[in-house]
Amino acid sequence: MRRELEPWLTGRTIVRAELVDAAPGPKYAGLERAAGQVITAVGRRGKFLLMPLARPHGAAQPRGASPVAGAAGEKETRHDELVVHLGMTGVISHCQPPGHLRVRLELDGGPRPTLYFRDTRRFGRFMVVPSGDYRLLPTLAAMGPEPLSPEFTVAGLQRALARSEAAVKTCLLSQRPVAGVGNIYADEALWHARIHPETPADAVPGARVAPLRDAIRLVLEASIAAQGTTLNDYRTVAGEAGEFLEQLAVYGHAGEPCRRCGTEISRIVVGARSTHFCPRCQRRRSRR
DNA sequence: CGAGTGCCCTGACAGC
DNA sequence: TGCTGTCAGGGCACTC
Repeated sequence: MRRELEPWLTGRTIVRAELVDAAPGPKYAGLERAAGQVITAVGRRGKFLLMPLARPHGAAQPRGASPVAGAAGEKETRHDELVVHLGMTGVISHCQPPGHLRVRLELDGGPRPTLYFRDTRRFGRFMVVPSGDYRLLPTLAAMGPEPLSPEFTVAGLQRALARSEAAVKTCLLSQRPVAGVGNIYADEALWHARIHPETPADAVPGARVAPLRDAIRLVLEASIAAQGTTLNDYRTVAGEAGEFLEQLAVYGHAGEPCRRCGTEISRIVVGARSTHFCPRCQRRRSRR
């Protein structure tokens, strides 16, 4: 999604930012500050889209956004950042959705002049915060390394797992060991790495950490290549369904044979999330 | 502080 | 037909 948004939004000025069919609140904090600002880049951390904003040169600063003193005592402009999380059902598009529209951004002249944020179940966020100030977003503030970056190391993953007594799957979903792993991809990665999802994180054998790191990368890379996983709602910016569903080995396949060993895939609940695994390939382990 | 639970919200679907 | 109940899961507030 970031890759689709980048060429569309980079350099565009937000002329108007409107909340539609949604009450102002923490999920839309600071949205009123977006108008008049330029989107200078489209970045991402885990599942959060991060778009740095800037006031056009020479533009008047609105009240409450005056320059603040920097660390060196010099005057320094405090930039804002647009933070978007799709939650479960969030969709960004350039065509008006049939319903559940929450945010409309009008952009300056050019193709595709309107960005629509649709979010049926209202779990998504669309907010403007001072750049890097993630006090309203504790998960983002404590986010682990990007899974496809060199910073995602076996040693680092091992340290993060060793700090938690929770189930390894719950630990992965916290976003602290690594960014961007959601419920579907946690199940898939643990199946590839042959780790039972309820294994206490600090009891994952050292020899299985490298396979887990590699499996997380494999699953996320493959899903990105397939434009994501569409169960019901997810759509790319162009409105296409993601194709990774077809490649899922365990998620949504309870009762079907494991494609590695033929054993029936189990479905259990871990940390209030539906969890799918092969009881033969992924043996339960306890803390030693 | 960390682990565990429940909440938010709506649509799809099963069961009666 | 229409009602009720359950499930789905992002993050986060709350309790212990």
